[in-house]
Amino acid sequence: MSQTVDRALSILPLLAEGPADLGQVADRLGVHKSTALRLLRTLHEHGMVYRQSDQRYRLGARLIALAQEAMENLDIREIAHPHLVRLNEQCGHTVHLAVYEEDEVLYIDKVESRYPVRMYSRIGKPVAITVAAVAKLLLADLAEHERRALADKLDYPMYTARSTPNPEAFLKELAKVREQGWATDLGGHEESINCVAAPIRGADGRVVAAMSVSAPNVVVTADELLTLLPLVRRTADDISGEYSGRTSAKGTV
Amino acid sequence: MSQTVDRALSILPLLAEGPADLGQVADRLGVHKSTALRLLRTLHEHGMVYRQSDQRYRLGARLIALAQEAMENLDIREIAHPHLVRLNEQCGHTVHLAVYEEDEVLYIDKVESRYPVRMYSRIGKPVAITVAAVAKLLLADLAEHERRALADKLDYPMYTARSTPNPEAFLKELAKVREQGWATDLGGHEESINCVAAPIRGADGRVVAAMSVSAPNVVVTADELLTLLPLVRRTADDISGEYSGRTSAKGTV
DNA sequence: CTGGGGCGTTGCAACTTCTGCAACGCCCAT
DNA sequence: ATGGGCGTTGCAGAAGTTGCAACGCCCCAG
Repeated sequence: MSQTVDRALSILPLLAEGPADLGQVADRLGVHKSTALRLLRTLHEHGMVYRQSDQRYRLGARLIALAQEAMENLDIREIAHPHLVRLNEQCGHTVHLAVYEEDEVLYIDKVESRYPVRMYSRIGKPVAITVAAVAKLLLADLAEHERRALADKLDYPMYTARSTPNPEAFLKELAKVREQGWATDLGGHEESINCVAAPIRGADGRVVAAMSVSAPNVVVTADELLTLLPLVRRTADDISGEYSGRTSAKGTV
Repeated sequence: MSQTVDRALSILPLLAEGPADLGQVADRLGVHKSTALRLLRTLHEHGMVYRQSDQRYRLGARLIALAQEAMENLDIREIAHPHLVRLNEQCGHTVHLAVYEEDEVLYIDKVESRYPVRMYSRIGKPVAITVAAVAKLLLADLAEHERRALADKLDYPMYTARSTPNPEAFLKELAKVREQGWATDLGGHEESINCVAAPIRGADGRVVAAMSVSAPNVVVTADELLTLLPLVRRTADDISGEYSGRTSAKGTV
C-alpha cells in the first residue's frame, strides 16, 4: 500500500540472510543507490539496522529488543509458562508452546529437557509446519477452506522418510488430528525425535495455542512417550481453563 | 530521512507496549486515521504487525522470526556458545553473553543456572546499562569522548542503593574497569545478585562482546563468586582467541 | 607518484506518491 | 429507531520521494 515503507521493510529479510553493502541492497531492491541509502538511514535511525565497522549493514539491536517485547506481551505465554515448567518437572522432557499466525507457526516458549540429550529448537523460530505436532493442531482448527488453501500453498520438504509428503496427506492428517483432539510427530522432522502435543483452547473453543512434549528415541521410545499423552492433555486443558477464565475481551494469540 | 518510513517504524515500539486500535495509533503518530491505516496495512503485508480478532493490532510473527535470524547470524555467538556451556558445567551458575550496539547493551546468549534459584533475564533484552558488569566492560572500551557523551546521555535509575548514581561515578567505574580488564556488579541491579564479567576481544584488541557469571547471594557469596574470576577470564580469552583466528575481514558484533 | 575504478554521499528538479478530508458503511448501545 | 464510534474508500492538492549526475574519498594498479 505504501511504496516507500514497502521497500524499506523489504530490506529487513534481505539483511537477515547476512550483512550487505549499499550497492547490494539497492540492486536487490531494484532502486537507485541514493534511494536505498535514504531507506537504510531511516531504518538505522530506528535501530532496525546497524552499520558494521566494514560499513556493511546488519539487522539491528532494537529489532531484537522489539521482538522480545512482542513475545513477553503474549498473554497465553504468561499463563501457560508455569504449567509448562510443572510438566517439565514431572516428565523431564522438552516442552514447547506454539501459536499460529498468518500462515506461520512459531514457538513462543520452551522449557529445556532435563536429560543431557537435548533437541535443537529456538523460541521465535518458525516451526516445520507440515510435520510438527503443534502445527498440526493449530492448522486443524482452521476452517475447511482455509486448510485447503494453506495446504496447497505450502512446501513439503522431506526432512525424513516419514515427513508429510504432499497436500493430500497433510489434509488427511489434519482431519485425523481435528477428530482426535491431539497430535504426534513420530520422526517426521528429525529421525530420532518424537513429540506428543495437545491444543489449548479459548473460551469459544477455538485453538489459540498448542503445546508439546518432545524427546529423542535414545531417551524414551515413541510408545513410552505416548503414555504421557493424558498428562499433556490435562496440562493443556488446565491452561485452557485458566486462559478462558482470565480472558474477558482480549484478542486471540 | 524518509517521513513515511519514519512514521511506519514509529508504530512498532508503540505496539510493543501493547495492542492498539487504529485510532490510538493515528493519535500517537499525530496523523490522520487514513494515513495510519495505510501504514499499518503495509506493515501487515510484511508480517510486522498482526491483527487480532478484536481488530486491534499487535506486533507480528515475522518480526520475531527476523530477530531470531538476526541473532543466529552473529558470529561471536556461534563461537562463544560452546565455551559458555562448558563454563556453566564447571561452575553451575548463569552465564551471559552481551554485545554493545549504538547506545544499547543486550544479551545475545544465556546458559541457565543449574541451581534451583534462577535470575530473571532474557536473551534480546537490553541490559541495565549503568550497572551491569558486561555493560561496563563494553562501554569501557569506547573512546574517551564517546564514553563521556554516552554517560551524560544515560539515565541512572537507582535499582538498589549500590546502583551507579550519576555520570561521574559511572565514568570513574568505567576507567577502573578499563584499567583492570574485568568488571563486577555487586548488587547494583538486584540487591541479592552478583556478577563477574570478562571481555572478549577481536584481533585488533577491541572489545567485541562481554560475558559474565551471575549468582544470587543465597547460593554463593560475592567473595566466593570472585574466586571464579580467573576461570571466567580464561574462558573469555579462549573465545577471543578463537574469534580472532576465525574472523578475517568480518565486521564487529 | 599518479590515474582510474569502486563506493558512498549530496543537491536538485521532476514527478510519483502520500496525505488529509469528507463521506460512507457498519456495528453496537441507547 | 437512532446516534455515536470506528474502520474504510476515492479524490485532489500537497508533499515527499525518486533517480540523476556530480563530487569526494579511498584503495589498488600502473
